Amino acid sequence: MTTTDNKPRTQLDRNDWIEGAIEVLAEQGVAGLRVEVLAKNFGVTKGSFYWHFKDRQDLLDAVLQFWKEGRLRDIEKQTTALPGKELEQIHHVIDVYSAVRNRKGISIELAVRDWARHDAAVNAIVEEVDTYRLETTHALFVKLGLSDDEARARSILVFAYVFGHSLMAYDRDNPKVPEFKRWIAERITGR
Amino acid sequence: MTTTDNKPRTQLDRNDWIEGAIEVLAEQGVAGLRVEVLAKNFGVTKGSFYWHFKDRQDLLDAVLQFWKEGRLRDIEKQTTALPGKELEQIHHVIDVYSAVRNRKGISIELAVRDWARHDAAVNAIVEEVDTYRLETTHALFVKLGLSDDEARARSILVFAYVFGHSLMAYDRDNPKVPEFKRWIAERITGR
DNA sequence: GAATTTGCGTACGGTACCGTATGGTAAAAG
DNA sequence: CTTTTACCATACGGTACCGTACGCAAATTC
Repeated sequence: MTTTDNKPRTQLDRNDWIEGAIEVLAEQGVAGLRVEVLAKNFGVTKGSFYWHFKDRQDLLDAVLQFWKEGRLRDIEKQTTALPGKELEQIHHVIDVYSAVRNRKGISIELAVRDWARHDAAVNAIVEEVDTYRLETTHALFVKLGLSDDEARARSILVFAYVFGHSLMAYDRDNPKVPEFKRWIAERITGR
Repeated sequence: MTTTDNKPRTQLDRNDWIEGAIEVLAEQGVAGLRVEVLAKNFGVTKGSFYWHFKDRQDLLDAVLQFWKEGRLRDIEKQTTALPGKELEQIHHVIDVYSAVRNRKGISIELAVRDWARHDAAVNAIVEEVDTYRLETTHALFVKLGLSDDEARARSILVFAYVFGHSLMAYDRDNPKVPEFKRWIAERITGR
């Protein structure tokens, strides 16, 4: 629901706006991030918005920053493996990113990436995040005994696959899909 | 350049508009497909546009149809292998979709997919195209002697990888990237 | 409890669009 | 040569935004 939330009518701060913006970002992409629309979602006018933000770009910057920091924290969490559990951890990463749950997370990921295609500054941030993703996953593969190059190639494959998978439109309700996903994950991580 | 093309001043027909629209689609996504902007690109006014199209949606439908038919033709071309050359053909497919040339084709692909995320009708078309892609690639893998299930899983991996790869932001100028790509292609197609 | 400060509403001007109505012009048909 | 018809320009009303100016009330400070 993007309708007016009738919360206890508290004051809004910068963070509330950012989080509200991320909701819209997930559902509609950057193009849907309109000042007056967001205000309506909160049940206020844009007078409020321009108190907390200089202009629309100020919000976009904040959203991007918020996204980046959240991602970096999350990546660290998802890729920190107990010694000896590196393989399981990689499978966990693949699973999280291609899961049907976590629809919202995937939506945000795709929305930001599309945003990045039309904005160099956004692209730079995405590049930072992707680089970090590749590095941490690379480290896991290395701990599993793979060469530096092979670990690097596999890391690229991991994320290209998971992002690409959420981009494809095919029959996801096919009962064999989970089996295919398991096969693919094995193919990516196995010897 | 999206500036005014000073062509010999011929008349425009529906197809010209569609092709012009696809140019803009590649560069800016659906959001950039504005009637008055397209008209300016052609050096005419929207009076011309509304002669050839009922409204903006009419153009969008036409663009989508055009894209779909072009894709179906192209997929057939790219996946029709000479007997015994199936493996090479699959490598060719992977290569084409993840190539640095063909930037425009990839841009269109991503733009349409983002469009599909916000429009069910578009998503249905993309699903048709993707299904066809999966089927033809599946057939190639089967001819190589793989089981039905494995051929299906690998086909999904092929396209998830290529689309995902063009979605990632990492150092593409790294001299080892071609080597990584070759490794990955081998991993996807190899035994 | 008067004076600020904080947070938001209201009202406005400006831009970038969409779609329509209507008129003009050059090419094709008669 | 006249008359369509195809194609485009002009002009307009309407919508959805952005950003600013200013007013006003509640909360905070003095």
